[in-house]
Amino acid sequence: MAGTRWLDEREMAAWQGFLEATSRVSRHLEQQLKEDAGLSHPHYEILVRLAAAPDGEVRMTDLAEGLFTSKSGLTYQVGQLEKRGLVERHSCPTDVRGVLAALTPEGRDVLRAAAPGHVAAVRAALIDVLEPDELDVVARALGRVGRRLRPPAQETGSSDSGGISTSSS
Amino acid sequence: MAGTRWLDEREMAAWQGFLEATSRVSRHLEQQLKEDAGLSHPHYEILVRLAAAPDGEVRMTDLAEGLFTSKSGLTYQVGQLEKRGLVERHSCPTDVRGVLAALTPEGRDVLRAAAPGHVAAVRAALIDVLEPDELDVVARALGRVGRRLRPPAQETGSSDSGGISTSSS
DNA sequence: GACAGGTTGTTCAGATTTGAATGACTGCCC
DNA sequence: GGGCAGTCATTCAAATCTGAACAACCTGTC
Repeated sequence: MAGTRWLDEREMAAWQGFLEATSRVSRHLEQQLKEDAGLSHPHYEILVRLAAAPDGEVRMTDLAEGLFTSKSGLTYQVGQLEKRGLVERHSCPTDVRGVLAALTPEGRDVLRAAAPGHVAAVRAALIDVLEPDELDVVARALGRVGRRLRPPAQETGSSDSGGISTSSS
Repeated sequence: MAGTRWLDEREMAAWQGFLEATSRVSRHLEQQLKEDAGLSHPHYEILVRLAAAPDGEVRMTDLAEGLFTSKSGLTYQVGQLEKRGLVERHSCPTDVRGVLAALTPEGRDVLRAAAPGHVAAVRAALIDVLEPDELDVVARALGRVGRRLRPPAQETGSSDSGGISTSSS
C-alpha cells in the first residue's frame, strides 16, 4: 500500500489548527460557563435546545441527536438537570415510550442569566477572532464537513411534530 | 443588559458549524481508529508525538501540553500504553522529578500500521472535503483561534512557533 | 548550606461518557 | 388476534477525564 497520500504542509496546518482550536475552544468555554453560571457545556446546550423548541419541550431522542451525544449520556445529563429543578420530564402523549424533556421556569431563568456571558465568550474565543470573509468560509466549509458525517439520515421522519428544520439544503 | 451582542445568522452558522464539525469529526475518527487499529485518539496522538521527537522520547509535561490535556489525564493514558508495551518510561537524567515517555519498537510498529488508515480517514472526513482555498482559510483562521487560547507563558521553543503574529488589527 | 517558592508527575475521589443489555412499547403483516 | 422487527429510554459495568492534594525535587537568594 504505497498509495498513502500523506498530508502536505498546508493540509497539516489545517488539521493541526482544527485540532488545537477544537480542544482549546471547547475547554475554554467549558470553564467559562462553569465559573460564570455553574453549568457544563452539555447542560447549557440542553437548556438552549429546550428554550428554542416551540413548547419548550423536546423528545429525548431528538435532543440527543441535536447534541451529538449518545442517548445514555443524555439520560444522565437530563437527570442531573432534573435534580436541580431546571428541567422536567413528561411522558409523550402520542407514544407511551417517549419522554419529553421540558424547561422549567427556573431553567429558563438560569439560561437567561447564563446566555449573555456565554455569547460573549464565544465571540471572544472564536467569532470576533475571524475576519468577516473568514467567518463565511468557516461556516460554509465546516457546515459541509459536519453534514457529511451525519448518521445515514432517518427517512420517514414525516410523522408529525418534525419542528426543527434542518439547514436549508 | 442591552449590551449583549447576540450572534446574527451568519455568526450562528459559523458557530453551529464549528460545533457540529468538531463533534462529528472527533467521534468519527475515534471510532475509525479504534476499529482499525485498536487505539483511542489520545493513544494515537501520543505515539505520533513520540515518534516525531528527536530521540523518540518526550517529557510528560511537554507531551500533555502538546495534546491539550491535563497532566493527570496523560499519566493515565501513558500508563495504559505502557501496559500494552507500546511506550516506556525513563527518568530524566537532568531532572530527577522528570519522566520521559519513550516509544518502544512495538509502539513504532503499531503506529506505522495505524497511520495510513488514520490519514485516509482524516482526509475523507475533513481535508478532502474542503476546497483548496477553504483549506488555507481554515488553517489560518483556526490557527489564530487556537493560538490565542494558549496558556500565557510558553518558552524553550516547543514543537513549532512559526512566528507569533501579533494580531494588531 | 538553608530556605521560600515554583515545578514535576502521581494518586485519589468524583463526575462523566460509552456501548451493550434490558424492558416496554409501536407498527406492520399475516 | 398474534407474531416479529424496530424504536424508545433507561440501567449497568467499565473506561476515561478532571481538579485538588501530595511528595519529591529544582532554582534562586541570602
